[in-house]
Amino acid sequence: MLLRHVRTGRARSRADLVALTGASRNTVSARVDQLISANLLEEGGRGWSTGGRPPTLLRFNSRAGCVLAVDLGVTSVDVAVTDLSAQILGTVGHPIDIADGPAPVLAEVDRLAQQVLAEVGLTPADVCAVGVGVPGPVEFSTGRPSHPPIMPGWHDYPVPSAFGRYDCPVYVDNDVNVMALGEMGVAGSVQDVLVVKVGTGIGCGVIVDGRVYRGAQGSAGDIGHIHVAQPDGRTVACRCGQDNCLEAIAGGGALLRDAIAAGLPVATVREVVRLAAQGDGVALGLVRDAGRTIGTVLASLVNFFNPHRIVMTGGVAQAGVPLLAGIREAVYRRSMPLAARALEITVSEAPDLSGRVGAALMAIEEYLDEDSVQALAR
Amino acid sequence: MLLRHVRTGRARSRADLVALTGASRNTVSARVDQLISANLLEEGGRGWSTGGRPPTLLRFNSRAGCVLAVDLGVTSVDVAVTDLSAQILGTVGHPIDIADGPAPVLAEVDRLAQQVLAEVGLTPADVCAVGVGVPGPVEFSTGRPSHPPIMPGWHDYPVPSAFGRYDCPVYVDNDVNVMALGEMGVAGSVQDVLVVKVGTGIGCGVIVDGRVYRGAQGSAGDIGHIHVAQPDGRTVACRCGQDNCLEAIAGGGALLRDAIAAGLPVATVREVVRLAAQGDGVALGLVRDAGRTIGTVLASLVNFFNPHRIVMTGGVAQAGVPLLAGIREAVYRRSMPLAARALEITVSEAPDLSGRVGAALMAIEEYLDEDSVQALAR
DNA sequence: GGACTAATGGTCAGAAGTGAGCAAAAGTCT
DNA sequence: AGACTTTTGCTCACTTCTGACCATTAGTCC
Repeated sequence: MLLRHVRTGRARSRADLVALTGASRNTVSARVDQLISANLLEEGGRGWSTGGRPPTLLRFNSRAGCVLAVDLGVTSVDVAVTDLSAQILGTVGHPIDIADGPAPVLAEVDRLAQQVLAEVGLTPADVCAVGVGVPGPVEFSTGRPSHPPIMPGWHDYPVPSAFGRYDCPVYVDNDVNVMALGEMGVAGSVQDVLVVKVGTGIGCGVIVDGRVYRGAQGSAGDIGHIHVAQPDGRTVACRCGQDNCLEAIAGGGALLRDAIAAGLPVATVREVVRLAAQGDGVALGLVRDAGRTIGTVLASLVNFFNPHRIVMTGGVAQAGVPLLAGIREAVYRRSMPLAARALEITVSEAPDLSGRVGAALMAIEEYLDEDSVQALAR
Repeated sequence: MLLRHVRTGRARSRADLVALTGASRNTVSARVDQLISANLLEEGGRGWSTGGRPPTLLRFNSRAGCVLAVDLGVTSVDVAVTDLSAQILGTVGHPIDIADGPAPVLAEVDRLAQQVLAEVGLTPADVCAVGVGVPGPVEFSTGRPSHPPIMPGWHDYPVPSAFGRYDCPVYVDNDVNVMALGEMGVAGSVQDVLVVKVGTGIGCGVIVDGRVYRGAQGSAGDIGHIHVAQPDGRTVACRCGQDNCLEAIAGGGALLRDAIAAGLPVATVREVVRLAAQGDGVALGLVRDAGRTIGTVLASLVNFFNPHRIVMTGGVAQAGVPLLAGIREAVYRRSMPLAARALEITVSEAPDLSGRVGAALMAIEEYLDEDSVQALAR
């Protein structure tokens, strides 16, 4: 509990901790000593005086261990080793096909993990926790995917079992939830945030009060299949079987399809995004249109959810400004002024990293809440 | 804390409390004794044995005090006195015009409150807390309305000051949030619920984990002005200045307007609802259409929020089955099966009471969390 | 009736946190 | 240099909660 305050930067000294927790100086002092002797905290010199004795600064010892972060995508997987502040020490990626099923894919993950660990000079015994993001719904408590539509063969597969090599807890969650944690950053602010991932599909991580909101069946944030009316009455079929789903109109797949139809020389979404970034008029128009469509949906969600912030991430979000422009245009036009006025809409600063960082953060947070660590500090 | 478990029915004996709180028998026993001597709990005979000595049942003593519940509407106000289980002991209503401003309206409320108190044989000194629901946004911590669109003259008025006669805390909140509490019931389940009020306007109370969710600016649940595409391309102006807001198309005002346009002999929404209840074909059609329109919006919210339950309330909700039919049709057609399958959509059992019950519950919950009561139990 | 079981009460030593008080350290301000 | 302030460490009496143990009560099961 004290650890959390220091890690998130809310407290930098014992005195801060006393003020924050309301506990007595006595208790705080004792606990801090325990944490220091358990090597989870360090003293870090003196701070700036405010008229009296300057505080002894406390620092979270992020070198006290490392975690394995796995960002499993549909066509590729990224594995990273980070310290306990989610700083990436080493990382490696590899193309895969998620449809090959859990056994071969996770064997590849295992190989990559050993490779990265070796690169940064660590051994499996140094790993304190493993965090995995997968592109589909997951029963968080068991780490088993639950009827994932784009991960055939993965239903109910015990993903944690693939990390038996590491004698530590393994946490598995939906990639969008994981990314949402990554976008929150280690700052751990207690805000209500939407993290919208626009990749091939469209998903949304929902943060209520700084924590992931999952809903009744754990499917909250599934905005990719919200029905969108087309102004021209056009009907677009979605892979889910319905018509006019958001992601069928404004997702990465749709963007690529429309780009090809418009005669652009592209074969992947990434190329469309690159063209837009280079200022190609047609690509810009397509991206902006996608932004507008996404914006109409987000406008409704802003009215309903009244978030502090919306962060865009995923491959298409790398298009940046033109996408944002379309989204902002639609949101500010159609949301209630009270909710829209203070709303920040931004693009992730490192959309390609947030999966790994988020997986690491999830692992770190859960690990540090573990009873075993609590006991270590005694 | 123990009180909450007993009140919500999660614990019925000391043994239950030990299991629920994880505290030692010793501690629980002492605390329970304190609560009994503070008259907040009662022993209530023996329970059903499960092989050994049967438990001594504990009951929350709902007669330990009473609360004042005020449901302030646009055209009427209802005042009730309830016990600490939100059971209504006496109630009275009166037509008002909220636009008359706070002073005359609250004077009337004060008069009504004294009248009800006298009827049930209680005095102002017996009142432990006051709960007020108002039809507009409220800064909860101060009890002041915040730029309410349909309460001219109420902005920043300190509503609690009108209850100086009662030497107790006064809690003021948006009527939809209050109703949402009422619909949750005293059961206090930790679920994610949407309570949708369809009256003249349309609003939505959002319950996350059994508690009211308010969002960044406190305007969460403001779904009345979500933009809805009209299939025929028609444009309907809303009082908010935008076009095609949900409540401009499917709210009570819209329903009345359309009913008159269709030639029905009605002058109020209530009459349209009554006609529909009597089986009038045209009225039924209008209500069902409104349900469908509301359903399309709720379908999006179901995908996003994945609630356990949706409860419909407010004047139009009294139409019951035809409204529900329209909503269910749209929701089940357009929401993801995983989220929709387990979703319950119901109509409030007593839409006209939930405002008062909710206001009472809000007052009770906040009051029992007060430090003064905690101290009383010492 | 007798064995067993579950719920409760009471006692007591020990662990943990609280609050107050005192002292020392290391700055700022005059 | 001396007064003052803030941070930290340490002690000590006091309170609260815990866990263990034993006893009592009031049921069920055989």
